[in-house]
Amino acid sequence: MAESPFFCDHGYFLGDVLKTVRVRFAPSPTGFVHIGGLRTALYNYLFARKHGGAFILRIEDTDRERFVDGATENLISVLEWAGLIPDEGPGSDGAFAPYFQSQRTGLYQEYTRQLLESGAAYYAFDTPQEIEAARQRARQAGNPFMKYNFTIRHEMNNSLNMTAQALQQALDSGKPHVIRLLVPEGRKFEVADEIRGPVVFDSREIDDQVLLKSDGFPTYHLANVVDDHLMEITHVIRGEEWLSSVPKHLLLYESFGWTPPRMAHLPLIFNPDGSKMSKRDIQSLDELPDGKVDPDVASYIRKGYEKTAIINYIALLGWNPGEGDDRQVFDLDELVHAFSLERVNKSAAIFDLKKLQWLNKEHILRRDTAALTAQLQPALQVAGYGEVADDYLARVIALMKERLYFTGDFVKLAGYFFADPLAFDEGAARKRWQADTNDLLAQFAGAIHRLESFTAAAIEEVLRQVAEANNTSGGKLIHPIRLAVTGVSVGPGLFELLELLGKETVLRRLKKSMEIIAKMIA
RNA sequence: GUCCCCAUCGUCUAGGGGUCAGGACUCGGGAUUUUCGAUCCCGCAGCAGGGGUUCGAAUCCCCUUGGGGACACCA
Repeated sequence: MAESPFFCDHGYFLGDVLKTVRVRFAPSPTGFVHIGGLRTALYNYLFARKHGGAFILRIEDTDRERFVDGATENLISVLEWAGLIPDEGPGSDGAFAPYFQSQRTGLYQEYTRQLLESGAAYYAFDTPQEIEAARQRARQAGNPFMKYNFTIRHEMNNSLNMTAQALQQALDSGKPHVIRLLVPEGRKFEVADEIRGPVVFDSREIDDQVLLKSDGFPTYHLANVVDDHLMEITHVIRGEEWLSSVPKHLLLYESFGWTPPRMAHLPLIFNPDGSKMSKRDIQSLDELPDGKVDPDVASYIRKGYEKTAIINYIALLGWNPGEGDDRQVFDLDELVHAFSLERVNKSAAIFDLKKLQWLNKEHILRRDTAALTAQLQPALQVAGYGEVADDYLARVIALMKERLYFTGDFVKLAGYFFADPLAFDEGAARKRWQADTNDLLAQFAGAIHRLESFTAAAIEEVLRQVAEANNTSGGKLIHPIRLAVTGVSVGPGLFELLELLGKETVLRRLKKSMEIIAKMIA
């Protein structure tokens, strides 16, 4: 096993060499960013920041058939939204550019040539039909998963079975072909995974992976190894779905004579029903099947989740600060400080929307009121409440903040701060507005009318006095007043609410409501 | 099927030989005689099973079971 690296503020020591940490997020641009992908990006980012290293975005767009227009732009905008700004990536220049694999094909071909020359790889001319036929034969022989490896490569149409002359001829005639990795029999490959510890693979379990496709583009396996080496990536942090292809990558590093980077394979994130989070689950619009959860980060952005809440939540899905640290709520900076790969869990996690929503609320609570004011001001305009003074809005927000699960709920929940209520909660009206209500409201209105300083404390005092004078409880007044003034039965503390609304508004609304109550009682 | 990974409350997890197995979300209850999806307090609920090792296992080892991943000219 490789010796454990020692980290310092500026990188880490491998042996006695100080290296700058360089990690990459390397998604294929499919047009949407998966929750799991965002977490992978986040862990890479946190690791880079923690160790003073570089966070690199590399676009793995070597599959021309899956090319999606605008996908890269979308990807970058999601990362920016989340605050995970790459230090290098599309648009950067310098020694490591370009960051689109589709623009690096020459490189892969050049390195493939090296493998060909050393005998680590070979040409294969099998047509898809021929491979399918071989697969059929294997199936009939009772082997449902054929491997193109030592078991059959000598029966196939490849350069291992051709004379030099025949090979040259085939190449000259432009016969379509791929380049395959020659996987030796009976080798063991071991990776010291940062999260899982040592994992050993037998080479007989892997196949002669295609490295270069017939269209001249590389496969993931080749491109990822070449680029990670050329870009001087020190730590490959990616999803567990890649763990089983590690031996192929290890063999490639070995064949090139390169030192492989350290590797960390992250646990997967699942639906509540234990299945893999899939884009297919949401394709039939809106309605999510039971037990499924939306994997598309863009959906959460659209629904108005706080970016810090999402980051916080997915960070906790597979990682925790441990060591008696019970914190649940983190912002990005706090995560950077607390994060370490050693504390990433091995087992898969289930995505729990309820906890995300709770965190969303916690993050709204922690947000700066001025920033929220700026954000919500336009929403009020859209909702038709017109111009609202910033300082008034800020006071409303301060009052409403702690009962907001989504900023998007604000207008719906706080409309009565900006316009007189037009409707009144019927159930609450039946319960709270009774025969003696108007009499109490009238007394209360009269009392606050005379109030010089309309403060919460003064209002409360007045209300208690009225209650006492009528030999009744505060609730007998509080509930009807809240309903009369706001139209609803829930909200912040009544006295603060009334103070903020102002005497004039409160009196106006009370008067109007008393008319309604009179009709209702009659 | 083969290889690989994983396994503590419903969920996220702490704990890595001796703990009343801790916290968070959810849920339930209570308090706040002012509501609430707010706040505070309380509670329900867990070491998958079986073998070892040991004076002693949630903790170490093995097996079983269960879950997951990979097995493409996709990443």
